[in-house]
Amino acid sequence: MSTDKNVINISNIRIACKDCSLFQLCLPIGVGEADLELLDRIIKHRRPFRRGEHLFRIGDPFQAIYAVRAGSLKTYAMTEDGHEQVIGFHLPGELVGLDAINGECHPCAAKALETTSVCEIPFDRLEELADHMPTLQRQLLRILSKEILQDHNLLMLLGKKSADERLAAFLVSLSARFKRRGFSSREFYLSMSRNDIGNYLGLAVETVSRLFTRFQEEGLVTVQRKHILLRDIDELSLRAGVSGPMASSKSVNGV
Amino acid sequence: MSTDKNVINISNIRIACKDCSLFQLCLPIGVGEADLELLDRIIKHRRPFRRGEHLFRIGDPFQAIYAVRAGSLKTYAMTEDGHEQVIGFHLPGELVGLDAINGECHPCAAKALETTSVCEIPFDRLEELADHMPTLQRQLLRILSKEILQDHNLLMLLGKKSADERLAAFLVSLSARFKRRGFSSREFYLSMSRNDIGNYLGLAVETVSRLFTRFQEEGLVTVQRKHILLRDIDELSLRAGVSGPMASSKSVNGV
DNA sequence: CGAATCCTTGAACACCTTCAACAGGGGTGG
DNA sequence: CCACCCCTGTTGAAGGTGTTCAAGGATTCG
Repeated sequence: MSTDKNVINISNIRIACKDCSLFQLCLPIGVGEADLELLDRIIKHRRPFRRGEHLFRIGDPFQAIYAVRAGSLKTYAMTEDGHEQVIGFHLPGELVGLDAINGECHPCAAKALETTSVCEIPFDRLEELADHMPTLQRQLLRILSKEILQDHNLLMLLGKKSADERLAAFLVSLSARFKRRGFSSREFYLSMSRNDIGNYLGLAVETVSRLFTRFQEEGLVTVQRKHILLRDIDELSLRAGVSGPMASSKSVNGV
Repeated sequence: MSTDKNVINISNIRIACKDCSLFQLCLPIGVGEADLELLDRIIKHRRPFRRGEHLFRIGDPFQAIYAVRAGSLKTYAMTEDGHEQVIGFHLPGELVGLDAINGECHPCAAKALETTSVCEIPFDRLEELADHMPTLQRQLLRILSKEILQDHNLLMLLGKKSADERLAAFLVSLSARFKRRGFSSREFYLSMSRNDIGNYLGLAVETVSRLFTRFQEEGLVTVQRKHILLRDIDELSLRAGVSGPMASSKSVNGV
């Protein structure tokens, strides 16, 4: 009932990068079709991962980065005492594995949250390609830089914001990302568990649950298990930013 | 008493990268001297920044990345409500401004914590250079990747750790970084204020202060204002990792 | 020396966590 | 198809950790 190769072969259908609806999200190098052609040639399409399967685990040798094509996944690291720390959630068009470029092994694991298909981009091939393609080179740097920027935003979230603000920011962020991908920004499914959300936001599961309930009571959202409807995105955005007792004067060293 | 050009010109002395004690820390491209020579040619040495001066501010146009040569600085962003969020502290041999590569402007500011001299590396020149130097290209990617990795570690710290663990981790991290640079790993000066530390670690100033006191009472450190002596690095490392009530079972979804 | 800033210490409070119990799916096997 | 179980998610009450508010000391610099 679950032999690997036979069940779903649809995924092996070759989809060229230039035909991919996400091509401007993952590695939008110069508009040149020739470049895309070359890039396309090194990309491997693998069968979809089922919920719970790993793309790679912590310590796996680093060989490729991955672009999510459909579905979603989470990346997580381990604390010294063996507990998970969710680093991020990845939607279609986003790259995974960038934190491994520096080393030999993956410092974090990537696990499918639902049935998920990805493009595998062997990194040595990508580097070779980039050697002769300055635009790709520069694009890569920009992508990594963007990742750093996103991490900094998350740092601000974890460092300063209250529980409400964190969940609001999380929902607003997801909303914006879905929108960019052509999905609804008001209505979507959370593929991750409450546990994962809490872990990611630095909150207890119970807190997340209570917040969802409260947000619903306040008319901000409608939650039905994993189904989310944002009823007041503006108010959510507001909450994600200001308010709360944490918004005090810290390190205001002035000009 | 503070005209710019006249007071300290020592800093304008040309120090070639190959003679710099930090060259293996900041951009250690292939061992080739020729490469270093080329790199060296595009680097600008500017007069040292005094405590409180900015290398760049939020929103400044992005033109260069910087390598700290001596001294130290902090980078910080602004939350929506106008408060500072310290992103990181930067010691000699570390690069600053990498999160701006993706955009036109600096998303965070960099401010000297003490008298600090840096190498300014114009980014367009660096990219041009990299176009014809694959090793430099790859090195850049690795450096950015490493930055991402460090941010992920910080995320784990802010997401999961108690106040004790945070401060312990902070001290141990500083210790290791000083060691790499040839300074003492047991004894050093904190160039940043308690305020900055608290801000960085997501704690109130008062908490940081209390923790320093407690660590001292427990014989882990000796603190005298900004002067730090680590008396028991092993125990500190231990605290940085495990212990505390936060070390509970979260998101243990198993294999 | 005085002002300003940074650091420290104390006490009360608030937020979130922890512990505990229960409800609601979703799957399996009878 | 229903019963059962397991897991995820929810809700309640108590407790703790860190914050906030407040005041006093230390240090720096004009």
